[in-house]
Amino acid sequence: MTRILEPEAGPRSKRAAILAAAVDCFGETGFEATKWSTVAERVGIGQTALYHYFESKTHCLLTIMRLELQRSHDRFVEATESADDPVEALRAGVRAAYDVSEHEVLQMRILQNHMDLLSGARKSKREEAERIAARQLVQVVERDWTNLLVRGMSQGAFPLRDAQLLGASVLGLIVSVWRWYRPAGPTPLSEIGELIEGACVRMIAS
Amino acid sequence: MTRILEPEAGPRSKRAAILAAAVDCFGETGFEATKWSTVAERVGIGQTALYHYFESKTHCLLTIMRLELQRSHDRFVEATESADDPVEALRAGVRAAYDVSEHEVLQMRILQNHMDLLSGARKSKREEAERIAARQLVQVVERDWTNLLVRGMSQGAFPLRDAQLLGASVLGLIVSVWRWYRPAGPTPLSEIGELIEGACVRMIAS
DNA sequence: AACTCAACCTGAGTTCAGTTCAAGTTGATT
DNA sequence: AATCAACTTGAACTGAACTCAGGTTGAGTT
Repeated sequence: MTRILEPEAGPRSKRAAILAAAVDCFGETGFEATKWSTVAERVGIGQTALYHYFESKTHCLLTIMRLELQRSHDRFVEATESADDPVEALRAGVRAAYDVSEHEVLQMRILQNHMDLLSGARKSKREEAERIAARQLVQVVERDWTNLLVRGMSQGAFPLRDAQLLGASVLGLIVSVWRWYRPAGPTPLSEIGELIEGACVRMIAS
Repeated sequence: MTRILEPEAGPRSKRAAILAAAVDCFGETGFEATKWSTVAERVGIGQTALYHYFESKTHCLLTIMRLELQRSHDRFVEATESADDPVEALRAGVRAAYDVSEHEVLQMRILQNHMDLLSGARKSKREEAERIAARQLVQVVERDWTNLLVRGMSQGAFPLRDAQLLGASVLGLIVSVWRWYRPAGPTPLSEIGELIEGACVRMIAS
């Protein structure tokens, strides 16, 4: 449960720039399809310089995933802590999930497209550390939703059901959007968010 | 919309065996993590023999995905055509989605974990053909659900909502299970199916 | 039985993205 | 100006996907 502390950025550090460029590349072209060297180019450094900041291409990916999971969790907590009516908390949680920048959309896409990486062990130390941290954050986020449901059920606002299973389902419903949503697409994110919000409320509170 | 015709299997053909072995490997170890040569070993042929049947490792993956999409569609049609009450049709569609063998669970997992492959064009001909076919089948499956909802709405069994968006959401909810479900896990698939079935009905019919 | 042809298979070699290494350069700190 | 950690690099290495040129198998034909 120990939060990985980010390497404190020296003033010359390109770490943040690499992460940003990698999110753009991985999110638009796909992780496998983008060459690691392309990321280097976009940042304006040689390929080998990447290895000063990340042990491997995968290590960078896992870092992006972990950061996005942390962000999702933080946003959820921030959005739901003030509401004490369970239905309002539920609505707030869903709205928070879709209150994101375009860059964050890419991060969610990357996260969802590579969840399977979190199941199998990694060979190198730092990769494995990121994987474990990310896997724990997945559980934290799942618990966020389960707890919300448990509270609502015990208060009588939601009918009693398997909160764990239902929590995983709502979460699955919410994040499934990132597989197909494109900012350039026909449906604005706000509209999607509203439909999903309603769907979640009916699914849980009725 | 032209259904790819499977290469008619000569009596010596190992194509089916390769597909079966690949599903096991890709489903359990993950596509990236399994070596193409391991699949060959498991079938009992040399690595190069694989290229007699598939143009590339990715071509094999795309084929598995297309076959699974076709199967999902067929099962949906078979399960829903007889029911004329919209709610019953909806329930039947969901139940059909979870009425699967362990091997089919792996195929669903592979399909879900590599949906992103269907967005970007492929370099080689046969890969691209499989990709296009798979992408069309995705749309067919989405239309299956949209049509079910449209029928229910026009009959007054479901409240009027954006059927396309809601269809994509139900589908997203249903398939999200394959990301985390493991046959060895604590929850039997039947229980999951029942919970999701109820959730879908509430989401759509109330 | 020998012949044919397509289907099927193989060992040796090529490619290419990811990665390692040994040797730099830079610039803030003392 | 000397130091030292942070940072960068070109050249070489690795390993898994893939290609190639040729070899084997066996059902059907003569």
